[in-house]
Amino acid sequence: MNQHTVTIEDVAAAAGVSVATVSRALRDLPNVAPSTREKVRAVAAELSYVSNPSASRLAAGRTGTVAVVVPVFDAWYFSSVVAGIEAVLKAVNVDLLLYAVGNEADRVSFFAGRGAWWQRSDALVMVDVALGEESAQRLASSGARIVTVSGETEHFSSVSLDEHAAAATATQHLIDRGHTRIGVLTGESLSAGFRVPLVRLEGFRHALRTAGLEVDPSLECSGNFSMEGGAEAMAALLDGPNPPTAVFAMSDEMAFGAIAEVRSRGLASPQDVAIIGFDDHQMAELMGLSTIRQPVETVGELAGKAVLATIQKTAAPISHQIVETQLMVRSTT
Amino acid sequence: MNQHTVTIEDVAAAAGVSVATVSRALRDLPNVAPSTREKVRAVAAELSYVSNPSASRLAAGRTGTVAVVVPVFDAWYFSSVVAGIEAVLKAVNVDLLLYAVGNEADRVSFFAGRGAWWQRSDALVMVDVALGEESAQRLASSGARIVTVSGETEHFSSVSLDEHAAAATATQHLIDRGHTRIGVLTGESLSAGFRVPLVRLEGFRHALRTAGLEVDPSLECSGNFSMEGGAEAMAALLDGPNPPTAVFAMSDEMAFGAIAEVRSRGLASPQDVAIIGFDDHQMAELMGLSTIRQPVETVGELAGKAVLATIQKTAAPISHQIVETQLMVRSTT
DNA sequence: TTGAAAGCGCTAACAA
DNA sequence: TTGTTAGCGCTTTCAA
Repeated sequence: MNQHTVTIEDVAAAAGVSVATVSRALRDLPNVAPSTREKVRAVAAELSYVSNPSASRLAAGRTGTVAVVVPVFDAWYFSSVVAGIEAVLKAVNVDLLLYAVGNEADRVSFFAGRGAWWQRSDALVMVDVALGEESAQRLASSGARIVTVSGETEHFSSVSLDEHAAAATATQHLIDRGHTRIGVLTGESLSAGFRVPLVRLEGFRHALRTAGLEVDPSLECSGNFSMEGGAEAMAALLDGPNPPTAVFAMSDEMAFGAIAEVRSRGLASPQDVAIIGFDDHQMAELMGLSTIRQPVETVGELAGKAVLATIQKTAAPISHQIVETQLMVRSTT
Repeated sequence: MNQHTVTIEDVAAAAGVSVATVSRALRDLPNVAPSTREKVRAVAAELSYVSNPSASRLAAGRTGTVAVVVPVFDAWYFSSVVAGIEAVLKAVNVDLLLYAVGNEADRVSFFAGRGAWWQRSDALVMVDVALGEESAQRLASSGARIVTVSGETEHFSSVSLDEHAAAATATQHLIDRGHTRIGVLTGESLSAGFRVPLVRLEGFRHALRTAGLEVDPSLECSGNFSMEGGAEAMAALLDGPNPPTAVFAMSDEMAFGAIAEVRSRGLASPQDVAIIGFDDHQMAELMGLSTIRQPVETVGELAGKAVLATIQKTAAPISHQIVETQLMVRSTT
């Protein structure tokens, strides 16, 4: 990618104007005579001029780029959210830098110092990545522009859902179906320190207590948010001394694993074990899985708009948006 | 993200050396006295110095960034490949810019001029995005560094699989099971002009002919590479005058849709209709779907390494890597 | 081994 | 409305 590159000076010379005028004309800034703007545009097109982003970033102090950090990328939820963000960024020609911080080492090095995205992007969207209070404070006071998805802090705008209520709704649905021994497939967070699984667990327990049911720790089993983990956790629950008649899986993928495990034992849902998931994964409908729908594309879209607000306005107010979830009753309950 | 930023000059001053020395010391270049290097490192750490990427890019003419373009990323295959690429780039601290060119307009504007990634990245990975011969030639001669996944050209390194053979293998498997009326769920490419679906179709037909079976266009139906499309295409086939007893779906997601359609009619696989997919999607095993496994993470990894080669070496030779596919026989056949 | 200095290509005062 | 010019922060010859 070398070749002789045509610069703003070449355009200026060819158009018979100064580089400043070329810069203004091409960026649609005011105070350029229409005829001049036209001529500059024509010459630029003729020469296939493309402004050098590194130079303009250095001079302007802006990158026109947003960084997005996720725990992993090859999971339905995350790639969907990123897709939503990308769509809104593309519309305003902002680039998207992607970082995955799957393990603790990645996470630490990503946030070390001012953060790996520092100066490479104007702002950061953190999707389901934990941000401790101290770090949040430090970043906020160092002027970082951040939007968090599912991880509200007082320092930055956020997009999230009412995890507690959603988990309670799922659990209540099982209770409404007459179940009294209800298990839960939990998971350590994909991102250390991330609280969502805990909040969902609290919502689950809360619903049980509210219904006068006992909270039995032996009915809580980690499925690690994966299909395999869900199958194993389901197996553990079914092999227990007093197996549940219904199970709430904190993710659809775990629920899929659970369904597979149930079927492999010649049992059926909901007859032998009712199952409800969380997400409304692309395949949930096909599997007939009852679940809590969360509008992933909307989450991405709102996060994208929020992050644009942080870089476009001066001092955009911090906003905390809550998206609605919806109980989807299908055939597994 | 303003605040006063510490620059290389601050470090130089504090360490009592020149900026050139700081630059060398921090980038591990030779010809720096060990003691000097140590001191510079210490001072830089003390000051929390981070070099400004825009400035270094401008000066060095390299971006340390790779762009990846996919048709969409909220699809299992693409997010998996991107994850594979990301992993190898992260290991060498190269940033990843992500672009989706889902529709023709995006595609055109992305490739207009020297391409949107021009000067924002050192090289580009194109995953399942069509690149016409003329464009390829133009880009190659303009010095673009590109790696294609599933879209071999003579101009750039590529990673792909033998689509023709893989499709034939899937079809042959159905033939081996004794089927003689075999349908296929095809799809327009997600990326206009992309030939993979056509090549798979040819492989399918080739297998039929080789087995002495007739090629019946009425048994070829587009499912658009989506679950819904797969279900609809399957319905169309089953409602035809002479329905197939087996079906090859060009993607697992279409196969899932087909399975759902079959089940919804009270039919079963493989008894009433055998189904084989293509991908070995995360959920294929759970669904008991026979399929052609393609090693997505490996594809991403190879593509990542290939693209690094294009920017690290001077004149890395063009390589065309073929990854192996594998027939996974499960319960739908 | 180290430093001086000339850019890299652009933006944004400020002047005209 | 347009031009002049001083940087933006770094890399990289070339000299010392």
